[in-house]
Amino acid sequence: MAQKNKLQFIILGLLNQQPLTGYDLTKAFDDEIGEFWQAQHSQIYPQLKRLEEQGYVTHEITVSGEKLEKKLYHITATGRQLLHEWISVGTPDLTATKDEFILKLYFIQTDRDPRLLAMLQEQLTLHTAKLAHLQQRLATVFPQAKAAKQHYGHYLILQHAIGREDYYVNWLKQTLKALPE
Amino acid sequence: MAQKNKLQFIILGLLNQQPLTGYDLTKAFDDEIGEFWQAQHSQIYPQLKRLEEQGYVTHEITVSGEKLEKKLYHITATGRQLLHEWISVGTPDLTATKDEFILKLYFIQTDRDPRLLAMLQEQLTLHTAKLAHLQQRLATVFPQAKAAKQHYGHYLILQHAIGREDYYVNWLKQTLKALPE
DNA sequence: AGGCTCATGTAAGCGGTTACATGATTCT
DNA sequence: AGAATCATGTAACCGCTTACATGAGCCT
Repeated sequence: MAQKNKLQFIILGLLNQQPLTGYDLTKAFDDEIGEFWQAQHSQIYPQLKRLEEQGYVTHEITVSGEKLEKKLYHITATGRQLLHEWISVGTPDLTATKDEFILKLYFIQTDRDPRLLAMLQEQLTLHTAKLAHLQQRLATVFPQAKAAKQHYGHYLILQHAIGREDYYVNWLKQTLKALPE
Repeated sequence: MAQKNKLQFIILGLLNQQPLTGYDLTKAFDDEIGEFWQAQHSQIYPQLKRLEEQGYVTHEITVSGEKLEKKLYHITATGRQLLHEWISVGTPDLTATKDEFILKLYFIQTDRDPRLLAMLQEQLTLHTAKLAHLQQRLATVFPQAKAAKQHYGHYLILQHAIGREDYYVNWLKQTLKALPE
């Protein structure tokens, strides 16, 4: 069902590692976590406010330079508890992957459709690039296999994403090969 | 970016096969197409209205029984053109798969986390069931391989989804096996 | 001085879900 | 007669994106 506000848990999860400002959180969504979840600052700041009202986070004000005030957010004990519960409860809803290319494919009637070749080739290019990007990420984030032990979940999902893209690329190649002449 | 109203194209795609009522379309999202896209009637009826205002569909009223009026929608020539264009233009945005389980995994620090085993096992159960369901679908929708030629896209995406789930299941099994003791 | 980054907010709009609301037809 | 299904709509709300808005600090 619905989207049930996963953003709040991501914020708690990030604050659980270290105190951060709204700006820091926004950057985290551009870099690291942006690989599999997106959020803009216009969504993050109000969410932080709500989390604070509910007692899951607090903030302290730090001043940079002359008068620039930064709100450094900390997770509270109840926040930590909420995060732990979210991870612990079951995750029974498999989110349907809303892949626009797959959607378009559904409306292709025959293997002789003149659009099919270009569509498959475009996706092959895109997914090949994505695969390379993910492999690059794995190499930079976990340069030696040992490091994976400290951020095991992150390692697992990167490795999972690589496997997924690898399958996608192979499926595209195979489908292209099976096309008539 | 964004969601750019894919629903309108799905409706056009379905109406391109045969005239349907809003109710029929709603059912299509419960059955067949529901495998990879969802929509409720509260979204479909207003969308049909908009599509008609824009000239992409028309409707004729048919009466069932004494006085129950059904609006049977037909795609127009310009609607067919819009659909064709949507399929023909590129699909360069790879939608990030927002898998809640994967998200939770990100916050697992070590391979000794006591929650990891149950989480992986739950997903294995769910994805094994999904895989079986998809294989069942393929067998019922395309009982003989010949039929695939008439609905090639549908055949391809079912077969693709099966491969994807198969990978997911294997990844889970492998990850479970690699867990300490 | 100018431009980029840091830093925090609000507003409008869209796509989607859930709930509210009504009535006819068909099947048991 | 009652229940399930057929059939069509509206309203409220939520999550998210895009755009609007403001100002400080840092680097060249």
